[in-house]
Amino acid sequence: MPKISDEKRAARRLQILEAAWTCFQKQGLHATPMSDIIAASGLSAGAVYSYFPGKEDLILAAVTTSLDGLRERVEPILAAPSPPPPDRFIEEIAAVVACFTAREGYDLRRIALLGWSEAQRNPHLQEVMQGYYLGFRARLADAVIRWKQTGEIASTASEPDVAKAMLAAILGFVVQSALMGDVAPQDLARGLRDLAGGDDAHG
Amino acid sequence: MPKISDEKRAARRLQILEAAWTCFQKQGLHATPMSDIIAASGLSAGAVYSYFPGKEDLILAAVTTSLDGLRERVEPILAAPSPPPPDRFIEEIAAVVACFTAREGYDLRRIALLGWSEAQRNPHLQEVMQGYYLGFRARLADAVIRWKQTGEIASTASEPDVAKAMLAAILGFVVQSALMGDVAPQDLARGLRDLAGGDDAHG
Amino acid sequence: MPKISDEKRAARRLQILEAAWTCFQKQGLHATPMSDIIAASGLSAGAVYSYFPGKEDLILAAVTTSLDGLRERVEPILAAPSPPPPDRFIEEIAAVVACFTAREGYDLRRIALLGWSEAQRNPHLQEVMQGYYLGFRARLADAVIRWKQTGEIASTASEPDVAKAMLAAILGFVVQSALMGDVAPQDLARGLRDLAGGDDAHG
Amino acid sequence: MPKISDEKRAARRLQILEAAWTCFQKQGLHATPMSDIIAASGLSAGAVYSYFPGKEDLILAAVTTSLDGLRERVEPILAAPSPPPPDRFIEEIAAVVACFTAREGYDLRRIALLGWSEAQRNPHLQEVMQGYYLGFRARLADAVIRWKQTGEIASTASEPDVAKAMLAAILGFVVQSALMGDVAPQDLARGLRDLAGGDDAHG
DNA sequence: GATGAATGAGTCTTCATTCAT
DNA sequence: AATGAATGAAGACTCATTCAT
Repeated sequence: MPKISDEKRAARRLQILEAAWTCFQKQGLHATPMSDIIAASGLSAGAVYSYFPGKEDLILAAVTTSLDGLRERVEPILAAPSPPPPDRFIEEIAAVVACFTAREGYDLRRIALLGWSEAQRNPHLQEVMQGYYLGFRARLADAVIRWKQTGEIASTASEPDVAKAMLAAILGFVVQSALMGDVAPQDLARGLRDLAGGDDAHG
Repeated sequence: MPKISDEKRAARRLQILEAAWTCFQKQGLHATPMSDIIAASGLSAGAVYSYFPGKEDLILAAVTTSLDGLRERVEPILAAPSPPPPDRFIEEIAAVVACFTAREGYDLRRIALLGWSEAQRNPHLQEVMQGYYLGFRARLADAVIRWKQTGEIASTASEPDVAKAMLAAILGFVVQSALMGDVAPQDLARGLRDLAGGDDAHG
Repeated sequence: MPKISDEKRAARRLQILEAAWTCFQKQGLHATPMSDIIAASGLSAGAVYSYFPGKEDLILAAVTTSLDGLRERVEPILAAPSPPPPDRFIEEIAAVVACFTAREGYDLRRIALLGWSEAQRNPHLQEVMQGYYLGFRARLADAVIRWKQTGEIASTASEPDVAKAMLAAILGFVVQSALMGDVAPQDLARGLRDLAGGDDAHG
Repeated sequence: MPKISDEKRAARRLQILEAAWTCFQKQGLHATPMSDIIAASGLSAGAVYSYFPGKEDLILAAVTTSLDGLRERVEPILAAPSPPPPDRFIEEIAAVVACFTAREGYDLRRIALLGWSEAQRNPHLQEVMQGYYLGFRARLADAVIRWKQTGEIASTASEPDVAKAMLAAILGFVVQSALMGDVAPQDLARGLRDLAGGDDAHG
């Protein structure tokens, strides 16, 4: 087998990553033995280790790749020139997060929860995650600016704080839907709208 | 007939639990060896095993005890006859969560993150957690009812949805402050208030 | 099993060391799997690892302990106030080295050969060995001084060089007897005597 | 019908052997992975395995080839019709051994040490080595006969024993210079001469 | 003929748990 | 009741070798 093509390599990598996602989700990051991932990948131990130097690397890759996948999906929403009102906006993001479950055995929300735990013992992952969420908040803050311009949000509002609140709502949605399974994106949007609206807020 | 009094037993149990919290927080649940917890507790292996039949039990106890501790602290806020407006209310809860960090080496938010991960592979813990958060949401829904009565929230609002949104905000605060460390309870409250407020909402 | 006594600990250590010696001798240092040593020791893997942190440490201990054992045995010969003539002296040392084989499954000479190989990839062992042989040569040089005084050796002789030659003879005896098995201490002594003696050297 | 000429094959073989020597010397025989040798050789795994059926064979070849190389170099000295006096003779042999180091990354003395260790677990290698050193001793005994004839050595001397002593000195020189690095061929010759010489031996 | 990716048995090591003292 | 040494199954990872391309 002389020099495998780059696509083939990438495909194999993904094959392993998918096996890892499935296993990690069911058993957790450190409670999953490599042998399970190896078996699920359909490859040999040696092959898996030739793509990922060790378990820690595989964990890191599994989490960061998920993060990247999400970013890719959320990007179009964040980049929209004229974003929908805040509650719709958050609903759309929540919907994308929830849809990421599609692939059998892979639920982004569950991976996210695992990743947050792992970030507490892996400084590198923590750094990556902080960068990721910082970037996310910056994009949200951009949206806030546009809402200010359209009067959707008070011009006196603090962009960073609104971004933090929005991110909180999204992350909280992830936790709640992963753990309870009874929260729809619409529920979140509706609740958020009603939460701050007084008696006649949306008469 | 135990030579050791019940108080002594309870103190020992807490001693072990505290050692576990400290270790778990630094290294994660499954990446922490029992030997570390045993060493940190200052007791012998046998002693630890006489209080907790196995590691899984210790994990379960560490997480659920945290949950109980939090419930105890949040209860007074939830039970207040006339709750402050929603944003203040959430701020107060967030503040309690954040304060729980006080004890050296113990941060409720970090334990929470670990617990969520664990709930995905431990059906019993998942059940406990679902019950816990379901209860929490019910208490939040109660507050919504009271706000409806005072006109603080539209009478058409869906109580369960608002409760979900509030819980999302709180859990998202937990994630964000554990991971990023740059979110204050006030930031969340302010952001939440501004998020739903139109141009002249709080003129 | 509360706190084992120091003697017991030392005995266990020796038990493992003896198992290691036997295995190493038969199969070499790195070609011997730990499982063989563990089995030969009659203990469990965990027990062995509680006495020696890793294979490298066990190798180091096996070699250096041998060295120490030899030193102990050779010491009386080196320390003799009036040493026998050089050839007798070397013969006595060689005899001690050869006798060290006594214990079943343990041959100092073979361990020595293994140790020399290992010293080439283990800087720490190399250092230890250099110190050991440097000390040995110093003791031999002391003997040379005494022989000079008794006229057994020319007063113009270089002590360090004679010590080097003596050590060479001894080490070469080790190699040859370990590899060929057909060299007796007396052979060495006789050969050495005759080697430098001219036609009428010992008429 | 091989596309590759015999010279090319021989060159390849040597290329692999040199890579092996370099690696073995640095890391030892069994602690060196084939992958290191393959990488150092600049060839592919398959190519290396087409020249040597397995690691054991490569080890065997690396050691015996060294032995052959040495024999070739020592031969002229042993074959000299009128050998120099014993101490000079040994010095010359030691010098040849020491010079063999010349090639970067290849030191005969270190390879010898490794080979001796290996001979203890590889009966075939042991046989080869015994044959080699037996032959060496026979050649040395020849020299003794000639010295007897010139009166350089007592006629009563035992040829085999003197040969053993000479080989011991040479092998001991190998050990000492490989391990300590502070022994010159001249030191050995001088020490050996003085060792057996009484008060007025070299007046 | 050559390549180097893949294999998988074999290694070292850990660690939850037990139980003799 | 408490101790902590011992257990050994399970885990992560390596590496000599093969063989599809």
